[in-house]
This record gives sequence, structure tokens and C-alpha cells, in this order.
Amino acid sequence: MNIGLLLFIPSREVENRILAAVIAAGFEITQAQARVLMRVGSDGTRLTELAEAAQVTKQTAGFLVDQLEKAGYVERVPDPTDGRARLVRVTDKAKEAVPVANAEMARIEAEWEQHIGKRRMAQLREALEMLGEITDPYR
Amino acid sequence: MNIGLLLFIPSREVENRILAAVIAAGFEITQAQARVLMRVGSDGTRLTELAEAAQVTKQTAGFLVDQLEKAGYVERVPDPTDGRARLVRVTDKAKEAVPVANAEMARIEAEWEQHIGKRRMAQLREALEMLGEITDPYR
DNA sequence: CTACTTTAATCAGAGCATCTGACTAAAACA
DNA sequence: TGTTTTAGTCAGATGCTCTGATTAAAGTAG
Repeated sequence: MNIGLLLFIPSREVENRILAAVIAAGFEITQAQARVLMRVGSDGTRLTELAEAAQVTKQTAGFLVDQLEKAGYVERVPDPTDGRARLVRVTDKAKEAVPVANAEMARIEAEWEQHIGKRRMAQLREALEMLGEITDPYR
Repeated sequence: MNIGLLLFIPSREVENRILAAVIAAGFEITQAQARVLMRVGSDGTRLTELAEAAQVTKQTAGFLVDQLEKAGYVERVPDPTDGRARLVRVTDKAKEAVPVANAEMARIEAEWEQHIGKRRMAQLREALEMLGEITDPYR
């Protein structure tokens, strides 16, 4: 079986379940918004960087950040080092979703570990982290 | 780092590169169409099954199959065992894209194997195949 | 310092993908 | 036979993403 699909299926499972858990906890957010939000760094991140990291155009990133801003999950502040740019920053409201997401993630990992075993789980993570070195544009 | 993202990044890499290779070979197809097309079985598959496998609604699957049909990549034939249903079948034209996709897939796997090693690659595949047992709705 | 080029972001407009709800026709079942 | 379920379609709306053009600030070469 095709390794692309093998990767895609559990990746979608994680996305769907975490999103569902976050929404169930009362947050209103979409998957596209979450993908961008996830990439906002602790000191704020420029729109252009977000777009690169999330692999979408600046326009798309801007569109999603607009919505995240309206919903109160991020704010835009001027970038002190560059008058053209603004920094997107995560708000306290959005930070409240982090433990919810982490809890669901832990639940998923526990289920997976139960099914494939601790050793294989560690091997999986190791292989994926190494793959990230050559496939993640944001490093 | 979050295992959802770790899975997502290489999965997107595979999707993007295979799609790009297929398009470069002269086929006109989108990623959404390809995801459905990939799930069509050798004896034909019902729309409802395709929708389940690809995790979209019947309407969305129907929309995409319409386009695949117009482009000549699938055909709809009556299901002899059920008058309500029709079977979606891959045409010869679409089958011509298979070697192109396989070649790109082989190229990607070779690159990955070079980076993480043959052993880890085998472990990765094993772990993912087992995960598929609990995350793939289409088995 | 000025003129040119590059970069960060936004505006405008379009297309594709996806959904919910309502419907038709055939099949299954009681 | 009549009711319920299933396969698929129709209609309408929303969301996400793109290309192309524009504005303003920054960087750079003379």
C-alpha cells in the first residue's frame, strides 16, 4: 500500500479528532484556521512566514488570520523592526485551547501505542522526525 | 513535536509531488479528484463507498466523479446487482497515469530511504500499516 | 540623496471543494 | 401491500484557495 495514503490516513485522524475536541470544548475554529494558528510562534510571526510554513499563499494566510483575529484568537501588532510588517500573536483566549488539544493528542497516542506497541511508536516518531528534516519547509 | 503534524508534512509532500508528476505528464486532474480516483477498485466501486473511503459526503464524491467522468478518467455503469446503484470504473486513460505516479512514488521513497536508512523506512511502513487498521475507515 | 528594486501586506475577483437539506427511485422488510 | 431504508441526485450556500494588481516601507546602487 502507498505510503502517501498510509501517512495521510492517520494524519487526518489526528486533525479531525483534535479539531472535534477543541470545538466540543466551546472554541469556534476551522481546520484551515487551526493549521495557521498552530504555526504562530511565541514571539509572534509575520504573515509571510505563516504562509510559507502552512504552504499557502500570503492571501490565503491573510484571509485566515483575519478570521482568527475576528474570533479573538490572534492579534496583529506592528513589527518594531520593520515598518511594512506586522506580527501575528496568539491571544490568551487561544492559549486556553492548548490543554484541550494536548489532552486529545495524548489520548490518541495512548490508543495507538496500545495497538502497535511502545517500541514501534517510538520508531514511528523517530522516522517521522527525521523525515521532517527533508520535507518540512519551515525549518 | 506533535505527531499529527509530523504525519501531515510528509503526507502532503507525497500528494504534492505525485500530483505534480502526473500533471507534468499531461494529465489534467486535481488533488480532490485524485483522492477519489485512488479509491476506485478494479471491479468498480459505488459512489457511496467512494464517499466513505475518501471521507466526504456523497454529494462531494458525486461532484468529483462528475468531473472525472467528463475528463474521461472514470465511467459509470449500472450495477447489475442493484437497480438504484451504479458502479464507478477507472478507464484505460486513467490507468495510463499509474506508472507515472508509481515512478514518482519510487523516487520519493528512494530519497527518504537515503535520508533515514532502509531499516527505519521498513519500521515506518510497518507502524503505519498497523495504524491503518484502526484509523482507515475503508477496511 | 535619489532612483530603482525588493519585500510585506492588502484589495479585488474568480474557481474549486465541501457541506446541509430536500428529493426520487429502487430495494428490503414487516 | 405498505413502510422503511438505501443509492444517488438537485439546489443552494459557505469556505478555502488561487492569480493578478496595488500600496507602502525597506534596501541598494550610483
